[in-house]
Amino acid sequence: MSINYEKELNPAQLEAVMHGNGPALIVAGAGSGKTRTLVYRVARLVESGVEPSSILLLTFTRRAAEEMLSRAAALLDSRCASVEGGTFHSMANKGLRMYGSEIDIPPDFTILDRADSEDIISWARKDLGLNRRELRFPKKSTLMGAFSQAVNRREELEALVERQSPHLKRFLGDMKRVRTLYEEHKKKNALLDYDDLLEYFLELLRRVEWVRLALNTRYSHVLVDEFQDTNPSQSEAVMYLAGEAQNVVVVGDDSQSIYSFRGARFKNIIDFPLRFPHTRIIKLERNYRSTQPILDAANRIISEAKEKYTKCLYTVRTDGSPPVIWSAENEHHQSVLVANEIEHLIEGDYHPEDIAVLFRGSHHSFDLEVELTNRDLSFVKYGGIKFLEAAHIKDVVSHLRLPANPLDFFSWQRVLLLLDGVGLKRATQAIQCVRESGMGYRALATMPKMGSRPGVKALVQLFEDLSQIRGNPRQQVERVCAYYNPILIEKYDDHPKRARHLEELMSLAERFTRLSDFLAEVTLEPPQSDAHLHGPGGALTLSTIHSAKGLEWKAVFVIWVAEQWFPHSLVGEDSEEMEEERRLLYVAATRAEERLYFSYPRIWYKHGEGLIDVHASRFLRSLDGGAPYDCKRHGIVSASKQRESSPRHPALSDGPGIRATNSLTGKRIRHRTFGVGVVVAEQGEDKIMAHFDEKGLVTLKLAYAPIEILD
DNA sequence: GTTTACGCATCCCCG
DNA sequence: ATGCGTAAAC
Repeated sequence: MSINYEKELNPAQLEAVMHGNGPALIVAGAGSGKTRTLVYRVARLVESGVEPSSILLLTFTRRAAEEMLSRAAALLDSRCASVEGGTFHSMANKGLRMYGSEIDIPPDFTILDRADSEDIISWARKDLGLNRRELRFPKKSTLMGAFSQAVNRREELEALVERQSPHLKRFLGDMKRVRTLYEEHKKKNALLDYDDLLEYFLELLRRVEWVRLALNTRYSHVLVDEFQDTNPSQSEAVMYLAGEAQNVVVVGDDSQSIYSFRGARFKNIIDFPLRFPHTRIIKLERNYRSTQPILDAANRIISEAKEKYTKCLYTVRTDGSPPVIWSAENEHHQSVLVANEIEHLIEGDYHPEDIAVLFRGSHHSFDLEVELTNRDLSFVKYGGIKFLEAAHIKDVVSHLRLPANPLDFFSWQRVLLLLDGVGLKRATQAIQCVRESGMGYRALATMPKMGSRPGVKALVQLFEDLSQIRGNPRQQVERVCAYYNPILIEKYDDHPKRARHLEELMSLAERFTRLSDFLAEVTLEPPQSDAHLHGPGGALTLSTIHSAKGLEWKAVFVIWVAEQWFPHSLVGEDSEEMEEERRLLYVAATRAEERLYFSYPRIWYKHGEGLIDVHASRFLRSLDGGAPYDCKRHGIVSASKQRESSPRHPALSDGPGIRATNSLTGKRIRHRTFGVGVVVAEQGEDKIMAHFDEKGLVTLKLAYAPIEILD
């Protein structure tokens, strides 16, 4: 069976797929069939005789790689499944386990997640006596953020602080001391954080020629997805991996760069042709995902971006309804509007799986989650709290980490503090003792005040058993869980739920052959602790925009599109971050195939300040702003709901969905002083929200307002 | 001297 | 819901 490339791909895609050897940059707009192109290219390479295992596909998530490779396998044959695929971090992890000793990295290092790193920083902060309240020394998360950004952007801490947080300048000296302690601790305990993985991997490629050549021989073709989200080290690593042959194809879209907060540099796309002078540049501009009205809105959002690769998306799907903007009374009303419309869509020909609600921050969906639950609408939430961040998971993982890396101080601490009668002091002593004795965990049994405790005996037995277990890592996880279960029950009231998480951890471990692979994977790509609610039916998706990247749905709701929320209040005017906020909304908008809704509440209860006014996001202004508001011309419609609050159990007879019965919404009005405007929403019986070009959004009381209705 | 229990603040996006 | 600081209990 051979693939009919000409028939199944458009000319630009075909060019990208058929591109021979040498570097290529594919600038792929949202929904332009980027994944399809990569899938076909993998298939094409394999079909033309390239050994599958010598193709390297670097993606943003492991799932993305798996999905592409299984699609390629379905397209051509099972050989495609043996293509090497994964994230930069997993690549770096493998490389360092194998060759790290060349640059003095111990092969059994433990990978720190963000929380682990922050624990160490918190300890360092205390150790230096910087945690006094009146000192107002930066929090551990702020510190970690600064350290990480400095590494990712290859900047001195000094320059970074100067540039983006001058108010921290007075702490700079102490920040450096904390950082030094942090670095030393990692060295002593054989720990690598996320940044270290990339940095040391790069160092390995840079410094050790034979390793570089070995990898070049191993991987004859390199494909990189989401290139706009690579940081300088990743971009440089790509150069080394490409080697002399330079068979490297990168795919990206500068307009969808949304990870600069962790050091991504979308200009890597622009620099790529400079790094590889003979780069062939291919633009994918035809959009297959969205209808024209949605694409118009998205283009409008991004058109005000300060800097971008010029490309213009077009589609043939000229039909479809225009995006909708809802101005809701308050947060709950927003949830009601969204839930109503979701029910309406599901009663139509939409499946729950076709629908997503997207938002800026993971907690923005709490109220909606309650509303959906009340209505028995199932949903899956992505981008919330990670599996690994839950305390009970961390407890179990800490036990699992120790056999491979007994130097890991904080894992020891975590494990020991769980024991009855053991606090910070005794735990520290014990760790010291374990280190110095040279006999590992066995030293615990010999310690006075420790060895005789039943808890300690059980712990020693646990490590004894773990060292005996061969084969599937699931058995080791099971063993730890058996040990941990009494602690779990004692420690948490909601232990049944947490026990289920542990079950998940066990079945996750089953896929791996080595415990260390499992642990690395769980740290690098923590599985989502999915919130499956209510029964068998399909579930709609709730997701942060970041987690929604690369995905698509027929109907997409974006909630909390309000100033202070989106863009976030901490983002400075005219800053790089503001540009990123704009791109983020662009990413959200371009997830939609057929229907797109933006919403925000007008009032919010802020702790300490009471009710505060909330305004539509500035990014929405680029949608309905400009001279005379014309729904047809701008392809934007504003709508409202007359139902003010949701009944606890929505009556079916009431019927959900948009109803515009005797509604003023959408009608044009003339105001004596504000001029011509459009009714955006109705508040109760006697008030309306209207938008005027001069004035923006205004609330008017029908009884008094000097207005006339025009149409 | 240590551990533990309790109350209080806080929370954007993430490999 | 976790993470810290302080005060009571072992």
